[in-house]
Amino acid sequence: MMEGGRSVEINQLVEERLDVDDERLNRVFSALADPTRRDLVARLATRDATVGELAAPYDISLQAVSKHLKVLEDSGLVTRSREAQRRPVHLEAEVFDLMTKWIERYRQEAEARYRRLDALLDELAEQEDPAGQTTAPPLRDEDAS
Amino acid sequence: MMEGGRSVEINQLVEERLDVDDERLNRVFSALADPTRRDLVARLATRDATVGELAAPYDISLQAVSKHLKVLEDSGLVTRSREAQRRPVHLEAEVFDLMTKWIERYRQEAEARYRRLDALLDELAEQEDPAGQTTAPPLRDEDAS
DNA sequence: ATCATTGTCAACCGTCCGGTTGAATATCCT
DNA sequence: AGGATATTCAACCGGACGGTTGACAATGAT
Repeated sequence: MMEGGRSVEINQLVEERLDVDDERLNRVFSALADPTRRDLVARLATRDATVGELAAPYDISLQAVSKHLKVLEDSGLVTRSREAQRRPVHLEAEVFDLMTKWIERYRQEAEARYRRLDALLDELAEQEDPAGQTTAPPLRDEDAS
Repeated sequence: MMEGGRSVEINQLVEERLDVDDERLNRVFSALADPTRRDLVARLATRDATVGELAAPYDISLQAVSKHLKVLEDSGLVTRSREAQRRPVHLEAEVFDLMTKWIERYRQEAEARYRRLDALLDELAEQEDPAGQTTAPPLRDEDAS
């Protein structure tokens, strides 16, 4: 099917793009897996801040916070400008979309499945138990919850 | 302010609840930080499956997949029933909500901030530069972007 | 009873991760 | 030039993580 060479190229491109997204998802999810980094993001949502300001509330070293910010930056959740010696940190809201899209996709698939299952069960109940009597159900052992 | 003892209790309860959510977020985010586990979730979105079925496509050991499923189970993303020797795995879509709620909260805060900034810039541009001439802006050094 | 099937448990290994401390860099101030 | 401020770089440490292999447990089939 199709002319070969071209479709291979396309497949490579598609795979590459998926890998890129995969890598970004790896980084974003694992960036937010740390409570300190989630707190940094939360605080950056209301205003930009310098490393020193961000580090103040925590009782870990400033260097540790700097590392956390590096992780957030590599994940794309945050960017840094330059202002004298300071390097103000800025939250990039767009990256959230990558995650929410991934999450929503599979959540919706799963929910659609549950709705189908519910519909099926309703249908069975109606056609085999229309009055509500307790007849032996036509289920094998393995189907019990 | 307030009667003391009671508010301390309440604060403890609130803190505890936040800690619990925090712990769950840690687990859910780090569960999804691994590409194999994300793939497992993706496949479970369409149908339940056994460990063996789930492990087949990957070239890692069955035990490794079993471990991955344990992580997903501990995060609450997945539950397991029992069916003879098999232990079918089932995706629990509700847990996604915890993540999406967290994400959406800060994304929206950040976006609201950008909108306010845009509005402010528009306002400044209008009142100080109505015809388009380039006057010196009333900004101190630190306010430069 | 025995055997096959399905999955988990346990111990081990190399790598990554979050933290530390100490030195280096960059910029401002005087 | 010299010092103060803000941040990063580099080396190190202990613990968690993803993977392996080998033994064990539970259930179904003969």
